[in-house]
Amino acid sequence: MDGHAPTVDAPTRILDAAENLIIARGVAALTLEAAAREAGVSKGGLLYHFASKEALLEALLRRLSAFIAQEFAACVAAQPEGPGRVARSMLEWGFGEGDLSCNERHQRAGAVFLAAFHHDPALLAPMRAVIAEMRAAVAADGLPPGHGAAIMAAGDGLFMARLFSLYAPSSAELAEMRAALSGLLGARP
Amino acid sequence: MDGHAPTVDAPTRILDAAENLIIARGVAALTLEAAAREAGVSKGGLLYHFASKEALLEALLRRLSAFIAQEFAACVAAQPEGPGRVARSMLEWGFGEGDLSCNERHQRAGAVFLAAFHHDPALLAPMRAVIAEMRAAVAADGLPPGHGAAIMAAGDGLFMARLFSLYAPSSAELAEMRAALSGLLGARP
DNA sequence: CTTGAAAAACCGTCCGGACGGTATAGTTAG
DNA sequence: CTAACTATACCGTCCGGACGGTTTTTCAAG
Repeated sequence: MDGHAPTVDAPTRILDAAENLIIARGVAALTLEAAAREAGVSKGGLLYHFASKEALLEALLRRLSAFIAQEFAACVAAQPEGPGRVARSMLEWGFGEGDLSCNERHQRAGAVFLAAFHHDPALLAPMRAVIAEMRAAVAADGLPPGHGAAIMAAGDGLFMARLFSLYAPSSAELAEMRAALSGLLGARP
Repeated sequence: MDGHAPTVDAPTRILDAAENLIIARGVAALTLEAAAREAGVSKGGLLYHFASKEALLEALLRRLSAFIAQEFAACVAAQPEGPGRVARSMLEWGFGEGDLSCNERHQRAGAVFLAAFHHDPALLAPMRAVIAEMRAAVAADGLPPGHGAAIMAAGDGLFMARLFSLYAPSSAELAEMRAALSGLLGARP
């Protein structure tokens, strides 16, 4: 019904373009003009959808945090019930062999995250909310206190290492870390 | 003997001022003019010592990574010898009750880190080198493979959480996490 | 010592360029 | 007629950096 219609609507294309730009050329490269060009839209067109750079970043972060929350929920749902369910899913999520699409998602998440923080740290609010939910879930996971939080922190650390290209553990190393942390899943509170 | 002499030399004052600026008002607030003003120096004076913004950031990062390396070495030296020495010192370092000066140091480290990354990710090279050394030390620590790396990652995650103000674990929670991770120190390879 | 000239340390101003944002006039599809 | 744009021009601001000049320090010769 729309053979000539764009595959996605303009706002989405603009958000995608902004992410791509940050990934490819860094946070500083995200300008309104560049994002518009990358999205195949005029600058005026971009500003029609996002009234300011801040609005663009807000939208970017809203989309990201919604996606993360949903992905995490799905990952938890895929784990068997019982104590440590949430912590197990975090291990899966952060230390999984990582199909490439997952890695790419991490990269996109990092890109948006950094860009938002650079413009105004307050923009991270939605992400903070999602993380607070995760922390609550992990605290009510039926593990001894601290065990889940430690696993979550390790996943965060790995995320940061990737975000800033600090180091890249081999998949063997990843598996070892994961096995080590699995040792924290056994005990009861 | 120096009632009118500066307490520290100008380059150091400028580096300190730059850090303070980032901490107080964010990475975007680090401009040559602002740093010069904060350091009580003219812009020209700043450029005399640091020929470009990049040179300033390089110096900041050089100083930071040297400091981190030294602080970490001291922390390791303070731990009893034996397997897991390095991992134990990382626990101490990242999860310690944190005298305030330590927290302030973390904050400064994060500030410099972010500013450098924002300007050019390649500037993180000295920090990457320090981290690579830490990883090597932790790999030769006499623990089962992965255990030390997991502890290190958890410390990194905590660092990131503080860096972006994602969450602030209470000191009780911190102690619990530390206790949990201590469980990874027991086994032999 | 004194001197005086070079070197180091520093000042203040200016410029080119980029960016965010606004404005405006025109176009196309429904 | 309206929503959804395009194309272009423009403004105010700010930043990095270059530059020329000025003060302070150093140091060897007299």
